[in-house]
Amino acid sequence: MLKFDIEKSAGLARVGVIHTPHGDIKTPAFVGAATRATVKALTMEQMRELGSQAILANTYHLILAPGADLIEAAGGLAEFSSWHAPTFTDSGGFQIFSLPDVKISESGAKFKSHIDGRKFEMTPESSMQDQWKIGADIHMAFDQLTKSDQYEDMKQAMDRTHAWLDRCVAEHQRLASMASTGDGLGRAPAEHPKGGAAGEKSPAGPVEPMQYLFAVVQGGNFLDLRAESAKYCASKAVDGFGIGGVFTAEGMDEMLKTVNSILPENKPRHLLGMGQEPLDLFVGAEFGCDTFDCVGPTRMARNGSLYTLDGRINIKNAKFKHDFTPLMPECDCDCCKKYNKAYLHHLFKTDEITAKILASIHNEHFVIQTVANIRESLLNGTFQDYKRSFLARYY
RNA sequence: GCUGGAGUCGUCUAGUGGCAAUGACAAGAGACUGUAAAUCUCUCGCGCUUCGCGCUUCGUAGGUUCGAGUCCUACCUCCAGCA
Repeated sequence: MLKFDIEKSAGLARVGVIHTPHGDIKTPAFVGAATRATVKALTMEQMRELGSQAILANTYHLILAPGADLIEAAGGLAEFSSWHAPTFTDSGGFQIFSLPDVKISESGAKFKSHIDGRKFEMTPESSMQDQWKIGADIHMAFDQLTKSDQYEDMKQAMDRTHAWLDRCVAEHQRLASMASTGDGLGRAPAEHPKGGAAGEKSPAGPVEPMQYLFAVVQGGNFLDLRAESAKYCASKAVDGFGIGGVFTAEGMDEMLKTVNSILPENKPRHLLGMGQEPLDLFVGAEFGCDTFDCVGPTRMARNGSLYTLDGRINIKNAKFKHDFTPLMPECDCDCCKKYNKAYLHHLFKTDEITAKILASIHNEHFVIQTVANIRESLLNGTFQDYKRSFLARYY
């Protein structure tokens, strides 16, 4: 069982520590989206420097390239990517559901690679197997999403997700027992790195040969479905929960209240894909989510949309051409400490790679630090004040 | 000086009788939430009451034509070849 200690809680919000085989995650925490085993435009070293505790990679992308077998041969995601710290993988459900030619049936999903048209089938079992090969600390159950906002469609996707969850749990347990005897997938005990601070190669040693499974709660914006899904997931032998299918912050607070009041307190909860808007992070943490991941901060960084305490700015705008002040004076990331807006503007206008690198450093630092600040404010009881002042200034 | 070719939005470019006129770049702005995203969208002659209307445009000045960036004449500029 994944160890999760709660240091303090207030209402649904809590401050805790997730103990993974690759180290601890102090929660609430923002997890960097490293879809293809890299956070776009950033090195793992830069991710460490800007305070990232964990990354989340994607099973769909990794089975297309370089392949789960190759990552297994490399010693797992952490070794392969040189991220010697906690890792998550998403199941691939989200990507597959968004492909144009996907056939979903009870058994799984058939789809073609968007890269070369190769045909694939992903099932709950194959997703579990691939995730074990990739070897992240925390795996997501293979779930089905729907873009529809119709109740019946949502219920159907939820029911299928639940049916798949049973198969994910069974396959996960089978793989776990094989791994514990040393003849299965995943890292054998002796080569499984332990603990270790981020940035240093972890000392080898006997550790629990374990990878952990999170169930994914579905149900869209229908509170009764969310409640049903939360109850179903809570009843399963899983180590934590992903909360999926959230596309806007609107109504998220009510949904999270419903879901997180039902989910067991002693297991971590990951809010899948949310965190582009600072509001998401405050609401998520306030209503009981422990970890977040989102592609928004780095994607927007690459497109020139940068966070400041006064809201997002588009650094490509002409008004920054002669602006020699730092992007965000209060920020202590490398981008803000060493460079000014006119320079960033110039790098973007001339399409230099460094533009995307510096912008990604800043945006990723901004969300990671915001969540870290939320953690601090929860610990010292100033969360509501912090939330109020932050949001008033930002929006 | 002669002969041939060329002058179109900031730049390059399409256009050979019905065009405010193609495409690219540049410029201006917007979007982005479990990443097919180093992406995508919009504006880009001027002015309005902007699903439309008016005005002014394709080196300059004339001409032919219902209608000219497109045809004709002259001139200006540039390029190539010949003197």
